[in-house]
Amino acid sequence: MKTALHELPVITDDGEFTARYNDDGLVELNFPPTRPRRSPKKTPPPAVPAKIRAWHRLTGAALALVLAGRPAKQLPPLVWAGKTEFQQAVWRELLKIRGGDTLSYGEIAKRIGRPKAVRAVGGACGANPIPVLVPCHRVLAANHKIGGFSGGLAWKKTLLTREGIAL
DNA sequence: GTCACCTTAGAAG
DNA sequence: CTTCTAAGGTGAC
Repeated sequence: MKTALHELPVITDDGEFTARYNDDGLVELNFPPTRPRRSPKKTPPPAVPAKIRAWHRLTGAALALVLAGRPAKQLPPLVWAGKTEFQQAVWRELLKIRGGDTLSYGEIAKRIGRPKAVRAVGGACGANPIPVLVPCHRVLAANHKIGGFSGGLAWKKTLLTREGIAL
């Protein structure tokens, strides 16, 4: 039986992120909209299961920590259903990165056994449904260039700076 | 099938 | 130094 997708706002000092959950955990996290939409503020949270509220609390705490440049204590279950093995391999590798560390796209490619799939790694990062918690921003280009970021380079720079990573 | 993409090492000018 | 090329995975068209 299909679970309704629950969409909940995550309030942070950097704006209102949007988290989506299904029955298995967190499936997606979005950056705050560039232009604050006149949101239907009075979204009557229709019976959000306690399970999901608990995950949401973890998400909020983890997000706040990471945005402050600190490692998250605990993450909610991350759901990557529908994604390819390759992408999941990349994201699993990203989750291993310790605070303050960075990797290059090439480095990740080697670690997942596809040393030449450098650009594919970039593609996988861009397809990452859960930015920040899955630290795609800690991936720099080979010569310490910042590289790109589909969610907006400004975020990447900000996050890196807060973690004390210089370019 | 073709193209563009969060890349990169290497070769040529 | 700069510019150009080729190569890998994936999704959009």
